[in-house]
Amino acid sequence: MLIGELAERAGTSPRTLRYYEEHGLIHPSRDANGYRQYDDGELRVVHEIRTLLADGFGVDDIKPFVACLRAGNSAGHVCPDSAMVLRRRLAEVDGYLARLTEVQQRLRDQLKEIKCQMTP
DNA sequence: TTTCTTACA
DNA sequence: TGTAAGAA
Repeated sequence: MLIGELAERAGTSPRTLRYYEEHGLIHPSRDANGYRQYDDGELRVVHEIRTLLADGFGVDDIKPFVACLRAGNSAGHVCPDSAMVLRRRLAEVDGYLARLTEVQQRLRDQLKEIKCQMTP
């Protein structure tokens, strides 16, 4: 299929698909006219890329997932390389969450303090 | 009409 | 990532 069809089926834009290609995430073949040609399997790959991107993974972190999927696995996260990236990302998210919790507590304390002053 | 590349207020 | 321009 051509880039337009894949983009539509994957819920993205041709621009985004070309961006993934620039970063080595996908490598479509070319027709005689130079048009990119994608096989049906790329739809799953693109979906994998999109969800990973949405989860905050960087383009480089996504590569092992794509490779895992291309290797014939049912999911991109079942390979060792993917697991490694997964752990790192989880640690990152845990860190963000911890920091957010601190901010949340501080804001609550400050608000509580203000309310006390407003109610003599 | 669709895609391609390149470039950008 | 969007959008624009000029070519195929």
